[in-house]
Amino acid sequence: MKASAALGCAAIMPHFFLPHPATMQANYHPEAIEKSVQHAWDEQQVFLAQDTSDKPKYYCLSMFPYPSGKLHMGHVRNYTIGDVLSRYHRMKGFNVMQPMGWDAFGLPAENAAMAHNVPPAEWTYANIDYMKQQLKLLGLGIDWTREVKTCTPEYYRWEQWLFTKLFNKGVIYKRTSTVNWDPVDNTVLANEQVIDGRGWRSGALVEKREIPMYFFRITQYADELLKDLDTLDGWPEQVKTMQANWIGKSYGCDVHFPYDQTSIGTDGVLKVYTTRPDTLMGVTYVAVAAEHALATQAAANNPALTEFIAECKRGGTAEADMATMEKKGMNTGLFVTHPLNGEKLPVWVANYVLMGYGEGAVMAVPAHDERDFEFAQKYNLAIKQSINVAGNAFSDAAWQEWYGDKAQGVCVNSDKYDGLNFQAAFDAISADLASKNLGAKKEQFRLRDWGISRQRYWGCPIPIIHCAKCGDVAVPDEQLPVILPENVVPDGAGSPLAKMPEFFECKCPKCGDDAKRETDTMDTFVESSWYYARYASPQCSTGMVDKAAAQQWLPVDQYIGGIEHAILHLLYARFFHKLMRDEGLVQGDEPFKNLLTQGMVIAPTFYREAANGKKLWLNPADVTVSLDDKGRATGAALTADGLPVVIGGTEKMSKSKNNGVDPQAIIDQYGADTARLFMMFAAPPEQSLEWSDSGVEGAFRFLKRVWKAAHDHIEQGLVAAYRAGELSAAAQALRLQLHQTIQKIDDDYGRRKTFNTAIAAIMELLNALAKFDANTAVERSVVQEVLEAAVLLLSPIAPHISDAIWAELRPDTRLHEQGFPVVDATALVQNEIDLVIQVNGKLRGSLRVAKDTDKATLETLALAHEAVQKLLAGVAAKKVIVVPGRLINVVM
RNA sequence: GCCCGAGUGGUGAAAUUGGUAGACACAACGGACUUAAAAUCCGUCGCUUAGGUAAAACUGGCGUACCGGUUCGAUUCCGGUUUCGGGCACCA
Repeated sequence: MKASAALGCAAIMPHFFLPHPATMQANYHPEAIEKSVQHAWDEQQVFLAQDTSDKPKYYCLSMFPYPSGKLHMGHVRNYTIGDVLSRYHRMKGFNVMQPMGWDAFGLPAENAAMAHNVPPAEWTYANIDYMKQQLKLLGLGIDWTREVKTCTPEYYRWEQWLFTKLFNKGVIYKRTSTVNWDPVDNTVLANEQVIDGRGWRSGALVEKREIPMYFFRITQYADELLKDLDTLDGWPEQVKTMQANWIGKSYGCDVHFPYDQTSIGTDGVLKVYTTRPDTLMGVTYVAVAAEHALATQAAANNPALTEFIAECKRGGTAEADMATMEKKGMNTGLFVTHPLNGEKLPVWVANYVLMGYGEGAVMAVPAHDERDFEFAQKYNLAIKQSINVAGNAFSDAAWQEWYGDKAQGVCVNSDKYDGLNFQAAFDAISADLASKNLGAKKEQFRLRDWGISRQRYWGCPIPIIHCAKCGDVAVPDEQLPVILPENVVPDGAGSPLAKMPEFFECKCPKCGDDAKRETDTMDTFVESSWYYARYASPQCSTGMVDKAAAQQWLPVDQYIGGIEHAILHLLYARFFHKLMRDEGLVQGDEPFKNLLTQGMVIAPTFYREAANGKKLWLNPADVTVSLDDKGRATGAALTADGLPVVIGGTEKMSKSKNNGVDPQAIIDQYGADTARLFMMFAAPPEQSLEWSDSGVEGAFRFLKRVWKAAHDHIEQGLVAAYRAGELSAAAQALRLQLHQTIQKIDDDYGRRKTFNTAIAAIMELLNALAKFDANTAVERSVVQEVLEAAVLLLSPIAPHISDAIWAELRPDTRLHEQGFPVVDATALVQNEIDLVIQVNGKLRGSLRVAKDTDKATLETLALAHEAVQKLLAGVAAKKVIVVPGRLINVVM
């Protein structure tokens, strides 16, 4: 009573005594609020991350954007999620670092350069300026002093430095690899630039070509990359599964097939790797890649085979294309011999065997491999059963599931191995191969070494000098960085750097003779593999990272980015962390403690086909879609000319498909808080989301309601928030809901990371507040308590409006200095609860009982319930199941 | 083709550990306020060729992509199918 009396006193103070500087605006004006709040944040440097602090650190990182031109909704989603988590942790007492930067090298800059005749550097820096201003409008709590741009020499010099260290160590090596070659433009094409087997600009049929490239020996770390997945408790299972499958550790056997002297004419063995050595006795042929030495030899006097090999070399290198194309082959006329029984086996050239994978040759067991089965049927090759599953009859007429089953199968038609199961046959056959020196057990990975050479201009130069005498020499530290000239416009026909003597002419660092600088640049995945570490000390001029700063900030506590990066980027970054660890630069084995994979924001795509077959992608904003009465699209037309366009798939927003939606219009019309709130309310973060702006209005309406609720309260005069005292039932119920909401939202932000449900709970709380009539001083203090908490709960998502309302509710304090609301346990106490009554699992009624009612009483009450009696109709219940706190199910 | 996900009202979604399907919103419809409109506020809102009623209320039945299984009870677990999305190593 004492407290409420004091509050009552405050409440009846005349309005002009209150320490309230100005009357609160009656209406919500986001543009003015957001501008002034952002200005205050900047002035007070609220989001500067402290390198030294008593508080625990929280490093919250969102995947940095490629500066494509404008933000799209995927960015808004990604960065709002990061900002919500950052602000929540700040309120929870953490020293938060939320940095931002630019993944600034890449192919789109070269395309834009060619289209607009402007150097990639100029285009990129202009995009960065524009997008940075857009990010600032969103009100993200970013420490901009740590901004990093990967295309600056200050950044990429350290990448070059690490390259030279790893090259000298042997972790980077050179060999040839297959690329897409455009024979008209005389240039290497990215997979994305190969459309239906043709070059995107020239329209020429693409060919495979072997060129020298530098590789990171990531396979040396394969085992560790696989094993350490088990330590990543904060990663989604889905991502860990994908990475494990990608690394693809297999237990198998190398098998050597000795050459048949008569047909091949020389000594030698054909090497293959198999995970099914138990089927070795069922091998009926071997298949080699078009580039394999045996294929070349056989083609020498065989024009048909020469033509077939040329055909195999046509088309791109993408695995999806290889896997879905029609399987074709041709006999070489050459033979190898079976390593165990000496049988002659024909050697075929097949388009599905790739030179770059393993040995460029495979053994074929048509009876027990579906792909081999189809191939053998097509070319009338022998199908020899060597495995049987009891109770089944083998027939070479059609493939059956069990043919490939290694769990139940045992060897048949396999001489001395007959009757052995998979493991026994595996062991016996590999032992016999080893004793003949024709093979051995081997663990192998699906993961291949990472080729990083790109024959492109807008990337980090590879710091290698080619000397006729000394070979490949790493550029010495004192000559780093190798600076990329920035005033170049590429023409799409080969690498510009290779045409610039002023760039490539140099002296050998070892012998001083004239030498040639490498003109390839690095894969842009290299830059994005270590930026997270650079943020700890972004201006460090003495090394890749300042070791103390890296130790202070790493690992990243929360990483947030699109699910499309689940494999490549995240695997390369994990690999780089281990490389840097082994150089003594960072500690720990993994860079990202917790990972949140954001679902794609997808949108429909529209295009028109030009006469030459090229697709011109049209932005959804410029297209009008006609719908039937069930809301299905029946057609689409360009709004400008009314002529039809083709409807493509619904895909992730991207520059290349021109289906990105710029958030600017929403920010301009409703403000950043509405844009953020709407994006977070639309779906949980991990779910993919088809973009639609219906509902933006509703998000804005909610913020207006919050503003009005605060305004109406403040108009009546401020009071201190409720502490203790007697309450009406309605006020008690409101406080119960408030503290349940605090508890729920704490869990939603902290553990579940579902912001849509947090918003729904705040909406419900405000709906309850709207229905609550505050008549007494104590009741008004409860309203003050609810409003203060609601604004704090909302602030990670809609920080500007929250900041502004807070300043009205608590005039002498600032919202960004407040902690997260604390649950009052006494408000949560309930004496009675509602239980559901089911009969046979179907809802039939409910029961309000004292909280601690025992099980036997509950059973009796349930059986006595009117609806239950009616259904039982005098028959005794078979069973009664009581789920404490939830329900009672009567089984009859 | 292979690997990983997802599918719930007209729409976005919720149901957190197997326990009340559709919270919270959007759209739509009806009403209040207004000279009018906007804004705001209130109400209705899964399907039903089942019963019930003048109309409602109400009482059933069905319903979480599809087929099957486990369970007292399945949106949730298991097997299969299907559609959509992500990745497949040079888009980032």
